[in-house]
Amino acid sequence: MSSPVITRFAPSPTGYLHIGGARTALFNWAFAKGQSGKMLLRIEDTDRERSTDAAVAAILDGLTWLGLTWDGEAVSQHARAARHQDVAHELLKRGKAYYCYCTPEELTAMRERAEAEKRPIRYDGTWRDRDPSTAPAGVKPVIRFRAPQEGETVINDHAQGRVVIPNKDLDDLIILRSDGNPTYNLSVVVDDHDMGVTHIIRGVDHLTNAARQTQIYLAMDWAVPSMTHVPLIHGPDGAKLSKRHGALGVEAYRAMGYLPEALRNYLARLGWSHGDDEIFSTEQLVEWFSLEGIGKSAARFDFAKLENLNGHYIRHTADDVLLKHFMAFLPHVEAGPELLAALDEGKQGKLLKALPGLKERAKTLVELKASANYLFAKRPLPMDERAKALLNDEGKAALAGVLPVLAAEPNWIGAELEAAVKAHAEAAGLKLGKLAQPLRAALTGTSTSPGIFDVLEVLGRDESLGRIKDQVA
RNA sequence: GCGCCCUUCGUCUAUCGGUUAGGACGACAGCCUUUCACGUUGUAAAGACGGGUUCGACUCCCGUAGGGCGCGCCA
Repeated sequence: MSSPVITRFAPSPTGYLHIGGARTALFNWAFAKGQSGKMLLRIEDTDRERSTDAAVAAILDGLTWLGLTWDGEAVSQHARAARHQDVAHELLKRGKAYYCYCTPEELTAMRERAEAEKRPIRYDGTWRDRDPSTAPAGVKPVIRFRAPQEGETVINDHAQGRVVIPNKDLDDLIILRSDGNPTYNLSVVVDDHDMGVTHIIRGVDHLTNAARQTQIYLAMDWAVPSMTHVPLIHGPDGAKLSKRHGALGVEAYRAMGYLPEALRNYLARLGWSHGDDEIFSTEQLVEWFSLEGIGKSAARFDFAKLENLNGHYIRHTADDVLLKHFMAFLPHVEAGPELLAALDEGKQGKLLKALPGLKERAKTLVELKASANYLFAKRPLPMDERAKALLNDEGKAALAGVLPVLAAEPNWIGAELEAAVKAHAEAAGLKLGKLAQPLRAALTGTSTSPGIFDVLEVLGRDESLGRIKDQVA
C-alpha cells in the first residue's frame, strides 16, 4: 500500500472564509475522504499585523457550518517559527541561502526603477555573491534563498498539467525577515513537509509560489508533494469576485438562507465535474471526486443556479430535518432571533405541519421564513396590496358566502373542507378561484400561499374563522 | 514590462481525432392548476479568430485577440 493521502487547508486568518477558500477546502476534504486519507488544517498566521483571533474563529465556524471537518488540531504556523528558522539556517549552511543587507527602502527604489524602465521587477542579486564582511554597519540582514538562475523549474500539476517556469524569472526570495521571522514560502514548505502533506490542493494564484516552493524542496532534498492548482472563481461579470458579487464569507451564505449541502453541491460543480451529474449527495461527491475532474478555466459564480439547487435541497429535505436547519438559521438573520425565541413547542408543531406546503415554494430559508409569517401573525392581519385588491366587494361577498359553510364543518380536515367549499362553489355558480383567492387574502394577508385547504387545516378552526370574520365585518 | 495559465450555448459544464456537439441553470412557449411554486413537454442558444497537422479536428501544433493570475521583509 502506498502512503496514506494527507491534504491540508491552509487559510490565512486575515478575514472570513470566502467562497473560493470554501471550495478549496471542499476539494481538499473530498479528496482526502475519498482516498481514506486525512485533511489537516493549518492557520497561516505568520503575519502578526493582520492575523486576528476573530478571523480564525470565523474560518473554523465557516468550515464547521459547511460540514468540512479536519483531522487533528488546527496548526498555528506562527507557533512553528523556530523550526522555520532552523531550516533557513540549514539552507544557509548548504550554500542555498545568503544574507542580504539591502534595506526595504533600497528594495522599493529598485522596484520603482524597474517599473519605470519597464524592466522585470526582480531582486538584482546585489548580495548574492558579495562578501558579507563588506556589509554596512547597523543593517540587520534578511536571509534570501539562492534560487537557481539557469534552467527551469517544472511543476507537474494535476489540474494545470506540466507547467514550466524559466528560472531566470524567479528571483532570490526572502525566507527570513530582518527581525528573524520566516516568510510565507519558507514556512509553507517546512510545514507541509513536517506535517507529511502528500497532496497540495490550492488556488492557481499560488502557481508561481509552487515553483519557488519546489526549488526549496529540492534544496532541502525533500520530496515534492503532488500539486493541484484549482482555477479561480470569478464574479458574474467575469472579473474578480467582489463583495457585491459573491466574495462573501460563507456565513453570509448562511444568512442568505442557503443549506450547507446545497452550497457544497454547487461549489463542487464549479470547476469540477463528473460527467453530466449535477445533483449529487456529499457521499457521492466523496466517492467520485478526482483531481482529473478539475477543470482549467476560471468559473463565474451564478446565484441563480445556487438558488435552484438550494430550492431542490429544501424540497427534498425531510420536514423535521428542515425544521432543525431553519431554527439553526434563525440566529443569523434579521428578526430571526425574535422568531426563534417565540417558537415554542406548539408553534414548532404548527410550522412542521405547514412545512410540506411551504418548502415546495421556498428557494431559500429566508423565503421560507417570509412565507411562514402568516402562521404566527396576530389578528387582525395586515393585508398587502394584492390581498387588499382581492378583498373588494366581490371578494368580501364570496367570503361571506363560504363562512357559514366552513363554520358548519364538523371535522376541520383539509380534504373535507375542500369538498365542502367545492360543493358550495358549484351551487353558487362560482369558479373555485373566486372563492380561494379571497380566502387566501383573509387567511394569510397575501395573494400567494400554499394550497388554501392546507392553510385552513394548519391554522385551525377558530383562527381561520376569526380571520375570515375580520375581513367580512 | 516580464512570466505562467485560460477561451464550447448568457452561466456551469460533457466531449479525452470520427457525435445531428450532450446535460444543467437561466430565458421563452405550452400543459397542469384555487394563487405562487413544483412537476412536465417543447423552443431558441456554443466550439474567440487565423493558419497548419490529418482521410478527418472543439479535441493536436503555431500565431493573433481577449481574459485571468503572479512578480512584497503579505499570505
